[in-house]
Amino acid sequence: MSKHELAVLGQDGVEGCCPALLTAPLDEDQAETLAKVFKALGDPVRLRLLSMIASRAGGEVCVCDLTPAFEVSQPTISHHLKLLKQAGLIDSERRGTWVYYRLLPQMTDRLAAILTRPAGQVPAETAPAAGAAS
Amino acid sequence: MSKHELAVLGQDGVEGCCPALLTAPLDEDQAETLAKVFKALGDPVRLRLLSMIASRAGGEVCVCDLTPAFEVSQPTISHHLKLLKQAGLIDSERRGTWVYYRLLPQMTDRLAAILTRPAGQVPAETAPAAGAAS
DNA sequence: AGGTTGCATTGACGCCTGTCGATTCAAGCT
DNA sequence: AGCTTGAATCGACAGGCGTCAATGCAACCT
Repeated sequence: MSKHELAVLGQDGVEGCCPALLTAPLDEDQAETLAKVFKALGDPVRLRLLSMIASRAGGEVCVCDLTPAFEVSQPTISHHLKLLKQAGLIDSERRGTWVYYRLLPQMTDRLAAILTRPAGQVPAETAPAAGAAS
Repeated sequence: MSKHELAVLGQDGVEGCCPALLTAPLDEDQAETLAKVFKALGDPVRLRLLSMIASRAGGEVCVCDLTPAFEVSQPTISHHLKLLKQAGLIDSERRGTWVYYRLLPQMTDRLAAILTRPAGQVPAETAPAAGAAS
Protein backbone atom coordinates (compact mmCIF):
# COMPACT_ATOMS: atom_id res chain seq x y z
CA MET A 1 0.00 0.00 0.00
CA SER A 2 1.03 3.60 -0.06
CA LYS A 3 0.17 7.08 1.04
CA HIS A 4 -3.01 7.04 -0.92
CA GLU A 5 -6.49 7.78 0.33
CA LEU A 6 -6.16 11.51 0.34
CA ALA A 7 -8.35 12.97 3.02
CA VAL A 8 -6.97 16.40 2.49
CA LEU A 9 -8.69 19.40 1.00
CA GLY A 10 -8.80 21.94 3.72
CA GLN A 11 -8.36 20.22 7.02
CA ASP A 12 -5.28 22.31 7.47
CA GLY A 13 -6.63 24.16 10.41
CA VAL A 14 -9.61 25.28 12.37
CA GLU A 15 -10.10 28.43 10.47
CA GLY A 16 -12.42 26.97 7.94
CA CYS A 17 -12.57 24.73 5.00
CA CYS A 18 -11.95 24.65 1.33
CA PRO A 19 -9.31 26.31 -0.80
CA ALA A 20 -11.85 28.81 -2.14
CA LEU A 21 -11.59 28.26 -5.85
CA LEU A 22 -13.71 31.20 -6.89
CA THR A 23 -12.64 33.91 -4.51
CA ALA A 24 -8.89 33.66 -4.30
CA PRO A 25 -6.20 32.26 -6.57
CA LEU A 26 -5.44 28.65 -5.77
CA ASP A 27 -1.86 27.87 -4.93
CA GLU A 28 -0.08 25.03 -6.66
CA ASP A 29 -0.47 22.45 -3.92
CA GLN A 30 -4.16 23.09 -3.48
CA ALA A 31 -4.64 22.90 -7.22
CA GLU A 32 -2.78 19.62 -7.40
CA THR A 33 -4.87 18.08 -4.64
CA LEU A 34 -8.16 19.37 -5.96
CA ALA A 35 -7.35 18.27 -9.48
CA LYS A 36 -7.00 14.68 -8.35
CA VAL A 37 -10.54 14.68 -7.02
CA PHE A 38 -12.02 16.33 -10.07
CA LYS A 39 -10.06 13.95 -12.26
CA ALA A 40 -11.71 11.10 -10.42
CA LEU A 41 -15.05 12.62 -11.38
CA GLY A 42 -13.97 13.10 -14.96
CA ASP A 43 -15.08 9.74 -16.26
CA PRO A 44 -18.63 8.74 -17.14
CA VAL A 45 -18.36 5.29 -15.63
CA ARG A 46 -17.05 6.65 -12.36
CA LEU A 47 -19.73 9.31 -12.28
CA ARG A 48 -22.42 6.71 -12.72
CA LEU A 49 -20.82 4.51 -10.08
CA LEU A 50 -20.72 7.39 -7.64
CA SER A 51 -24.27 8.30 -8.49
CA MET A 52 -25.50 4.78 -7.92
CA ILE A 53 -23.69 4.56 -4.62
CA ALA A 54 -24.79 7.96 -3.40
CA SER A 55 -28.42 7.57 -4.34
CA ARG A 56 -28.81 4.21 -2.70
CA ALA A 57 -31.31 4.23 0.12
CA GLY A 58 -29.33 2.31 2.71
CA GLY A 59 -26.23 4.28 1.85
CA GLU A 60 -24.48 1.18 0.66
CA VAL A 61 -24.20 -0.76 -2.54
CA CYS A 62 -22.80 -4.18 -3.09
CA VAL A 63 -20.29 -4.41 -5.91
CA CYS A 64 -22.33 -7.30 -7.18
CA ASP A 65 -25.10 -4.79 -7.87
CA LEU A 66 -22.80 -2.34 -9.59
CA THR A 67 -20.90 -4.57 -11.97
CA PRO A 68 -23.82 -5.91 -14.01
CA ALA A 69 -25.13 -2.36 -14.52
CA PHE A 70 -22.29 -1.53 -16.88
CA GLU A 71 -21.01 -2.78 -20.16
CA VAL A 72 -17.42 -2.88 -19.05
CA SER A 73 -15.68 -5.80 -17.44
CA GLN A 74 -15.57 -6.54 -13.74
CA PRO A 75 -11.87 -5.64 -13.38
CA THR A 76 -12.60 -2.28 -14.94
CA ILE A 77 -15.36 -1.57 -12.42
CA SER A 78 -13.04 -2.60 -9.65
CA HIS A 79 -10.42 -0.24 -11.01
CA HIS A 80 -12.82 2.70 -11.13
CA LEU A 81 -14.03 2.01 -7.61
CA LYS A 82 -10.44 2.05 -6.47
CA LEU A 83 -9.87 5.45 -8.03
CA LEU A 84 -13.01 6.88 -6.45
CA LYS A 85 -11.85 5.50 -3.14
CA GLN A 86 -8.38 6.96 -3.49
CA ALA A 87 -9.98 10.30 -4.24
CA GLY A 88 -11.75 10.15 -0.92
CA LEU A 89 -15.18 10.08 -2.48
CA ILE A 90 -16.24 6.63 -1.35
CA ASP A 91 -15.27 3.97 1.13
CA SER A 92 -15.62 0.22 1.14
CA GLU A 93 -16.24 -2.53 3.63
CA ARG A 94 -16.16 -6.26 3.21
CA ARG A 95 -18.91 -8.28 4.81
CA GLY A 96 -18.57 -11.93 4.19
CA THR A 97 -18.32 -12.69 0.54
CA TRP A 98 -19.47 -9.29 -0.61
CA VAL A 99 -17.93 -5.84 -0.60
CA TYR A 100 -20.08 -2.79 0.00
CA TYR A 101 -19.30 0.75 -1.08
CA ARG A 102 -20.71 3.92 0.38
CA LEU A 103 -20.41 7.63 -0.25
CA LEU A 104 -18.22 9.85 1.86
CA PRO A 105 -20.36 12.98 1.91
CA GLN A 106 -17.58 15.09 3.40
CA MET A 107 -15.81 15.16 0.07
CA THR A 108 -18.80 16.02 -2.07
CA ASP A 109 -19.83 18.63 0.46
CA ARG A 110 -16.40 20.13 0.25
CA LEU A 111 -16.48 20.22 -3.52
CA ALA A 112 -19.91 21.81 -3.47
CA ALA A 113 -18.64 24.48 -1.11
CA ILE A 114 -15.62 25.09 -3.29
CA LEU A 115 -17.82 25.61 -6.32
CA THR A 116 -20.30 27.84 -4.54
CA ARG A 117 -19.94 31.54 -4.94
CA PRO A 118 -19.85 33.36 -1.60
CA ALA A 119 -22.96 35.53 -1.81
CA GLY A 120 -23.23 38.74 -3.78
CA GLN A 121 -20.54 38.56 -6.34
CA VAL A 122 -20.09 41.05 -9.12
CA PRO A 123 -23.05 40.37 -11.38
CA ALA A 124 -20.98 41.43 -14.33
CA GLU A 125 -23.21 41.62 -17.37
CA THR A 126 -25.01 38.34 -16.91
CA ALA A 127 -28.07 39.85 -15.30
CA PRO A 128 -29.07 43.40 -14.49
CA ALA A 129 -29.29 42.47 -10.81
CA ALA A 130 -32.95 42.46 -9.89
CA GLY A 131 -33.83 43.86 -6.51
CA ALA A 132 -31.07 45.57 -4.55
CA ALA A 133 -31.46 49.11 -3.36
CA SER A 134 -30.99 52.27 -5.42
CA MET B 1 -16.74 18.27 -35.84
CA SER B 2 -17.59 21.34 -33.97
CA LYS B 3 -20.46 20.69 -31.67
CA HIS B 4 -18.29 22.11 -28.99
CA GLU B 5 -19.13 24.72 -26.40
CA LEU B 6 -21.46 22.51 -24.47
CA ALA B 7 -24.02 24.61 -22.70
CA VAL B 8 -25.96 21.57 -21.66
CA LEU B 9 -26.28 20.14 -18.20
CA GLY B 10 -29.88 20.42 -17.37
CA GLN B 11 -31.49 22.94 -19.62
CA ASP B 12 -33.64 20.17 -20.95
CA GLY B 13 -36.84 21.57 -19.60
CA VAL B 14 -38.52 23.80 -17.15
CA GLU B 15 -38.92 21.15 -14.56
CA GLY B 16 -35.69 21.89 -12.82
CA CYS B 17 -32.01 21.75 -13.19
CA CYS B 18 -29.16 19.39 -12.80
CA PRO B 19 -28.96 15.65 -13.31
CA ALA B 20 -28.97 15.05 -9.54
CA LEU B 21 -25.79 13.10 -9.05
CA LEU B 22 -26.40 12.18 -5.45
CA THR B 23 -30.08 11.39 -5.36
CA ALA B 24 -30.74 9.36 -8.46
CA PRO B 25 -28.63 7.23 -10.75
CA LEU B 26 -27.18 9.21 -13.62
CA ASP B 27 -28.01 7.96 -17.06
CA GLU B 28 -25.27 7.47 -19.60
CA ASP B 29 -25.76 10.69 -21.51
CA GLN B 30 -25.82 12.83 -18.42
CA ALA B 31 -22.73 11.08 -17.13
CA GLU B 32 -20.94 11.66 -20.42
CA THR B 33 -21.75 15.36 -20.41
CA LEU B 34 -20.93 15.89 -16.77
CA ALA B 35 -17.68 13.99 -17.08
CA LYS B 36 -16.44 16.40 -19.71
CA VAL B 37 -16.84 19.31 -17.34
CA PHE B 38 -15.21 17.55 -14.41
CA LYS B 39 -12.43 16.43 -16.71
CA ALA B 40 -11.82 20.06 -17.57
CA LEU B 41 -11.40 20.70 -13.85
CA GLY B 42 -9.11 17.72 -13.44
CA ASP B 43 -5.88 19.52 -14.14
CA PRO B 44 -3.96 21.71 -11.72
CA VAL B 45 -3.07 24.32 -14.31
CA ARG B 46 -6.68 24.65 -15.43
CA LEU B 47 -7.87 24.86 -11.86
CA ARG B 48 -5.46 27.67 -11.14
CA LEU B 49 -6.46 29.42 -14.34
CA LEU B 50 -10.12 29.16 -13.45
CA SER B 51 -9.39 30.33 -9.94
CA MET B 52 -7.45 33.34 -11.14
CA ILE B 53 -10.20 34.25 -13.56
CA ALA B 54 -13.03 33.75 -11.09
CA SER B 55 -11.41 35.61 -8.25
CA ARG B 56 -10.57 38.66 -10.31
CA ALA B 57 -12.31 41.78 -9.12
CA GLY B 58 -13.52 43.10 -12.43
CA GLY B 59 -14.60 39.66 -13.47
CA GLU B 60 -12.11 39.63 -16.30
CA VAL B 61 -8.51 38.69 -16.75
CA CYS B 62 -6.22 39.43 -19.64
CA VAL B 63 -4.34 36.44 -20.96
CA CYS B 64 -1.25 38.55 -20.67
CA ASP B 65 -1.76 38.43 -16.90
CA LEU B 66 -2.32 34.69 -16.83
CA THR B 67 0.54 33.42 -18.95
CA PRO B 68 3.44 34.75 -16.89
CA ALA B 69 1.93 33.29 -13.71
CA PHE B 70 2.75 29.76 -14.81
CA GLU B 71 5.82 27.79 -15.61
CA VAL B 72 4.39 26.29 -18.76
CA SER B 73 4.61 27.75 -22.21
CA GLN B 74 2.19 30.22 -23.72
CA PRO B 75 0.68 27.71 -26.17
CA THR B 76 -0.04 25.41 -23.26
CA ILE B 77 -1.92 28.12 -21.41
CA SER B 78 -3.84 28.87 -24.56
CA HIS B 79 -4.70 25.21 -24.88
CA HIS B 80 -5.98 24.98 -21.32
CA LEU B 81 -8.06 28.11 -21.71
CA LYS B 82 -9.61 26.57 -24.78
CA LEU B 83 -10.58 23.45 -22.85
CA LEU B 84 -12.11 25.46 -20.04
CA LYS B 85 -14.04 27.43 -22.61
CA GLN B 86 -15.28 24.30 -24.38
CA ALA B 87 -16.43 22.99 -21.02
CA GLY B 88 -18.60 26.05 -20.63
CA LEU B 89 -16.73 27.27 -17.59
CA ILE B 90 -15.33 30.48 -19.04
CA ASP B 91 -15.80 32.77 -21.98
CA SER B 92 -13.47 35.09 -23.84
CA GLU B 93 -13.63 38.40 -25.58
CA ARG B 94 -11.08 40.19 -27.68
CA ARG B 95 -10.61 43.89 -27.12
CA GLY B 96 -7.96 45.34 -29.28
CA THR B 97 -4.73 43.54 -28.94
CA TRP B 98 -5.69 41.70 -25.78
CA VAL B 99 -8.05 38.86 -25.02
CA TYR B 100 -9.99 38.80 -21.79
CA TYR B 101 -11.43 35.75 -20.09
CA ARG B 102 -14.26 35.68 -17.58
CA LEU B 103 -16.05 33.08 -15.52
CA LEU B 104 -19.42 31.70 -16.51
CA PRO B 105 -20.99 31.31 -13.09
CA GLN B 106 -23.91 29.32 -14.45
CA MET B 107 -21.68 26.30 -14.89
CA THR B 108 -20.01 26.42 -11.49
CA ASP B 109 -23.39 27.05 -9.89
CA ARG B 110 -24.74 24.01 -11.64
CA LEU B 111 -21.84 21.85 -10.51
CA ALA B 112 -22.24 23.10 -6.95
CA ALA B 113 -25.92 22.19 -7.05
CA ILE B 114 -25.13 18.77 -8.45
CA LEU B 115 -22.72 18.09 -5.63
CA THR B 116 -25.00 19.37 -2.91
CA ARG B 117 -26.97 16.86 -0.92
CA PRO B 118 -30.68 17.66 -0.77
CA ALA B 119 -31.26 18.11 2.96
CA GLY B 120 -31.50 15.37 5.54
CA GLN B 121 -29.98 12.32 4.02
CA VAL B 122 -29.57 8.97 5.68
CA PRO B 123 -26.79 9.41 8.19
CA ALA B 124 -25.77 5.82 7.51
CA GLU B 125 -23.54 4.49 10.23
CA THR B 126 -21.75 7.71 10.88
CA ALA B 127 -24.02 7.79 13.89
CA PRO B 128 -25.24 4.61 15.61
CA ALA B 129 -28.66 4.98 14.01
CA ALA B 130 -30.82 6.56 16.63
CA GLY B 131 -34.49 5.69 16.45
CA ALA B 132 -35.71 4.33 13.14
CA ALA B 133 -38.44 1.76 13.26
CA SER B 134 -37.49 -1.86 12.84
C1' DA C 1 4.60 49.02 -45.87
C1' DG C 2 7.24 47.04 -42.48
C1' DG C 3 7.93 45.73 -37.77
C1' DT C 4 6.35 44.28 -33.20
C1' DT C 5 3.57 42.29 -29.71
C1' DG C 6 -0.32 39.22 -28.08
C1' DC C 7 -2.65 35.07 -28.65
C1' DA C 8 -4.19 30.87 -31.24
C1' DT C 9 -3.12 26.83 -34.08
C1' DT C 10 -0.27 23.04 -35.73
C1' DG C 11 2.39 18.89 -35.41
C1' DA C 12 5.07 15.94 -32.69
C1' DC C 13 6.40 13.45 -28.57
C1' DG C 14 5.96 10.95 -24.06
C1' DC C 15 3.17 9.86 -20.40
C1' DC C 16 -1.10 8.81 -18.35
C1' DT C 17 -5.43 6.29 -18.38
C1' DG C 18 -9.28 3.18 -19.60
C1' DT C 19 -9.87 -1.24 -21.01
C1' DC C 20 -9.30 -6.14 -21.35
C1' DG C 21 -8.05 -11.27 -20.37
C1' DA C 22 -5.78 -13.96 -17.14
C1' DT C 23 -4.74 -14.70 -12.61
C1' DT C 24 -5.02 -14.42 -7.63
C1' DC C 25 -7.13 -13.89 -3.26
C1' DA C 26 -11.17 -14.34 0.01
C1' DA C 27 -15.10 -16.44 1.72
C1' DG C 28 -18.52 -19.72 1.67
C1' DC C 29 -20.16 -24.10 0.16
C1' DT C 30 -20.53 -29.40 -0.51
C1' DA D 1 -10.10 -31.11 1.16
C1' DG D 2 -12.02 -29.54 -3.05
C1' DC D 3 -15.22 -26.58 -5.67
C1' DT D 4 -17.67 -22.22 -6.57
C1' DT D 5 -18.58 -17.46 -6.45
C1' DG D 6 -17.28 -12.51 -5.57
C1' DA D 7 -13.83 -9.10 -5.98
C1' DA D 8 -9.04 -7.31 -6.47
C1' DT D 9 -4.57 -7.40 -8.88
C1' DC D 10 -1.44 -8.03 -12.84
C1' DG D 11 0.37 -7.24 -17.50
C1' DA D 12 -0.46 -5.50 -21.82
C1' DC D 13 -2.32 -2.59 -25.24
C1' DA D 14 -4.57 1.55 -27.59
C1' DG D 15 -6.12 5.98 -27.28
C1' DG D 16 -6.24 10.34 -24.90
C1' DC D 17 -3.90 14.20 -22.79
C1' DG D 18 -0.32 17.70 -21.39
C1' DT D 19 3.53 19.71 -23.13
C1' DC D 20 6.61 22.02 -26.32
C1' DA D 21 8.81 24.57 -30.52
C1' DA D 22 7.45 26.41 -34.65
C1' DT D 23 4.23 28.80 -37.15
C1' DG D 24 0.15 31.64 -38.20
C1' DC D 25 -2.88 35.43 -37.48
C1' DA D 26 -4.71 39.80 -35.57
C1' DA D 27 -4.04 44.30 -33.88
C1' DC D 28 -1.21 48.07 -32.90
C1' DC D 29 2.68 51.24 -33.93
C1' DT D 30 5.73 53.69 -36.29
